[in-house]
Amino acid sequence: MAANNNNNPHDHDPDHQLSTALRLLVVDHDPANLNLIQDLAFQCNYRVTTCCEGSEALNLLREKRECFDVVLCDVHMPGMVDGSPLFDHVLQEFNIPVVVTCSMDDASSSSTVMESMKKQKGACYNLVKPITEEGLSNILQSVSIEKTRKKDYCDDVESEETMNKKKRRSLSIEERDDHHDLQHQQQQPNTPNKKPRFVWTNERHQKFVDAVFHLGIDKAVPKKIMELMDMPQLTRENVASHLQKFRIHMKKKSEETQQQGSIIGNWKPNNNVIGREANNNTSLKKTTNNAHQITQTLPLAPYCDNVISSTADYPLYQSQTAIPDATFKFPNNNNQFGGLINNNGIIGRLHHQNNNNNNHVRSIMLNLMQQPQQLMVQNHYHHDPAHSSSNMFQQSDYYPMAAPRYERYDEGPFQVGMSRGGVGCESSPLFDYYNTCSSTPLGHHQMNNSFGESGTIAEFHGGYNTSPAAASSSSLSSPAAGFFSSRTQQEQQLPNYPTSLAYVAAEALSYLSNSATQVNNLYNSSSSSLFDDYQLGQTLFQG
DNA sequence: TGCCTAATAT
DNA sequence: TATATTAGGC
Repeated sequence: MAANNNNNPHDHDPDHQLSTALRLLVVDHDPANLNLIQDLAFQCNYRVTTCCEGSEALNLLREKRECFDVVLCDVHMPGMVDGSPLFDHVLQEFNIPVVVTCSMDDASSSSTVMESMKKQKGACYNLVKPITEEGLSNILQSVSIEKTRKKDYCDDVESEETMNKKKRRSLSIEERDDHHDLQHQQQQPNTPNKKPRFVWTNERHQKFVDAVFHLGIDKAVPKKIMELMDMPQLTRENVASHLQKFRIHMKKKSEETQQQGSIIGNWKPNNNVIGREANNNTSLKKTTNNAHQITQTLPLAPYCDNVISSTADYPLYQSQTAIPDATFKFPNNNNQFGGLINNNGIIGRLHHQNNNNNNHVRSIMLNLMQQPQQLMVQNHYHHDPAHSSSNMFQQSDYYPMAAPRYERYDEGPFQVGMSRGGVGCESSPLFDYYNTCSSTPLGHHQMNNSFGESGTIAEFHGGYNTSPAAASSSSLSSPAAGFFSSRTQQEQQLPNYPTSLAYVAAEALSYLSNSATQVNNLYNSSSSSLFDDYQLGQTLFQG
């Protein structure tokens, strides 16, 4: 409920238009904050409307946009049910300056605001807490100056446009279509009842992508996507439009990949490891759109040129059929099993079909192990103790899964893994080994790369799930499976951190290649129908 | 008729 | 550039 003070925007005020005092809409959950800002603003002679919910603020703006000159809200203030920040919504939907407050020690929030300032068309100001009268006054003065400047400019443009319009009308009044004109009018900004433009936030886009892959690229059509996304405000037209853009993007990406040649080469472990200097051109850029990286070839250093990256962690893995076959095929090799290998799903499904056939599962696993080019790199690590029955990880060593999955390669923790099927802590054949390993903490095997950098093998899963259900539940704690190498926070602060990902990847490949051979040998020499977990662990880590 | 999608408009 | 709308066709 909006609390208006003195200057209720709903009231008709004859002096309203004449007044030069800025009209603030202040949004904060915390009544104490609201009071504080309100007091300060009054002292500076600003007019204030307060409200404590983001959605309410948006509604208010939609109804009474012309009653406000500036919106002031906290950086973390959510705007919609999807949790995306209010200030982002306001900037995208309304042509109104936004002052975003954030606390002094919250550097990441501050940079978020900076990012938005760059991205958005609207003016965005950053006000650091604690808010003082001086700080508020200074920033609002900037807003005021900018507003005046803009108004002058708009007046100029408007008068010019009016002239042109009159000119056009007088020239060809018959040619003009009334319907078109009406339509044009309806699309003017700030027209009451105008439907807000649908903004494809990252979260919405992720939902879209999930739905598309759930259906399969070829079978994904707007209506079905819309149904899967299950968002009340979403129309089929919204989806159709986005799908169109998405397809164009996908096509472009696949053409680029084709130009780069086959991503399945003859990778040889530790072949041709070259110096860091040669890696300067490595482009490990953060991308903002994850949808199209599904089968991306990373332009890495020559020794590591067959890395396939995946951004997918399959939020739909509750159902094994949720993961489309297409995702798992090598782009340049028709129908060959492989491709993206974050394949809890595919193993789960195969397993599901053959769950009494251990040999079948084992053969898939061995097949994967013998293909070291199927390395996957993914950077976000999700350790959720609630979903892990083992204590294999120490949470302090890892970042929480705070970074969105599309923020890749140059920030956040990363993992390098080779998938060997749907695996998890609980079902790993190596689990027993870890449990008895006293000299090396569980899941923390140190290794150095060729440049003396220390990395940590977070876990080594050689196992497979014992049931499709395990594939889904364990993937919460182990989305990629296989072999992980993770870096600590300190390590990430090393110079050239982004490129060191490539080194870790190369190391991991080398390691895995050897491991695969050993596992193979072990299997061939074993009379047991299953791997001897303990023995395998010893072979790999003590050998 | 409903829906898809390329083209076009905003 | 991103999103909305239109229009032709299945």
